[in-house]
Amino acid sequence: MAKGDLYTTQLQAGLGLVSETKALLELWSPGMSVSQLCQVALDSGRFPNVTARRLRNIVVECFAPRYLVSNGAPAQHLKQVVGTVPGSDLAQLMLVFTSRANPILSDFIGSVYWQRYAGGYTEVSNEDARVFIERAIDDGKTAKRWSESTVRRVSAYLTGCCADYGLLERGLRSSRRILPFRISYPAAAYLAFDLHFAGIGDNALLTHPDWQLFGLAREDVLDELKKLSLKGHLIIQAAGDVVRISWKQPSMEALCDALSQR
DNA sequence: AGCTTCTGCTCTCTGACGCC
DNA sequence: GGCGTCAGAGAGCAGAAGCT
Repeated sequence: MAKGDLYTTQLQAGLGLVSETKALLELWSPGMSVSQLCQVALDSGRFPNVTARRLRNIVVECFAPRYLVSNGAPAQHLKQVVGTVPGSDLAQLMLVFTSRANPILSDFIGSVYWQRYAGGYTEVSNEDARVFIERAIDDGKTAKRWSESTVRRVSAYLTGCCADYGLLERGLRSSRRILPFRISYPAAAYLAFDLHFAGIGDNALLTHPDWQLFGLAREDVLDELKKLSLKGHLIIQAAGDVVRISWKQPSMEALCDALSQR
């Protein structure tokens, strides 16, 4: 297994951090390094309730791995829409990037959350998460076996993170109610074009793992793409198993521009 | 019942550790 | 010796239990 696919405990440095991420997006500008962002954030006075050490922790361990990868492309795109796209839609985009940075989260959502959802359960518990982690450790998905306390804590972080992004009910709970969760128009558009510009072919795109975050199988993705075609972002031709798409936005920047127009 | 104390849980923060 | 990862300490919170 590639090293990058290993599960880490990085979520412990911060869960959804939705409001903090919004603030950092506003402070960040393209080309800014991680340490520069730390300094700017500290000087901004917008984080009065955290220590400098903690703030650096948030920036280095959470914000950077999620949004400053690929030369800061995620941050740049989110910054473009942060003022106009509603908060819950923005959270879905944050979920995408947080999951990419933390494979343990995407696997958990794909294999536990949506299974429970499909099975008609109403709650996901920390115990469910713990079982998932124990199995992952047995399967060698961590660099080494985690201590019992780490397993317990990361279990809670997984469900807590889901709560921050609107998949589960918020609040202090060892078992959280499943909330209705549907991919939003901006998130669907973003993900489709993001995968396209990453070089994924039209047919492979329909079954890309990223869609599993939203519980979407191939046919569901096709439906979402059809909705996007109604908005004029693309033209889709589906004949049997073969799909061909004409992408109408020339770049992610153009798409984000369109998304922020509304 | 209403109030207080206790208990357990979550999450933040920071020091330690090991690797390069 | 700098960096990334891990885990323990402790604050904060909410619900349970106990008391009057």
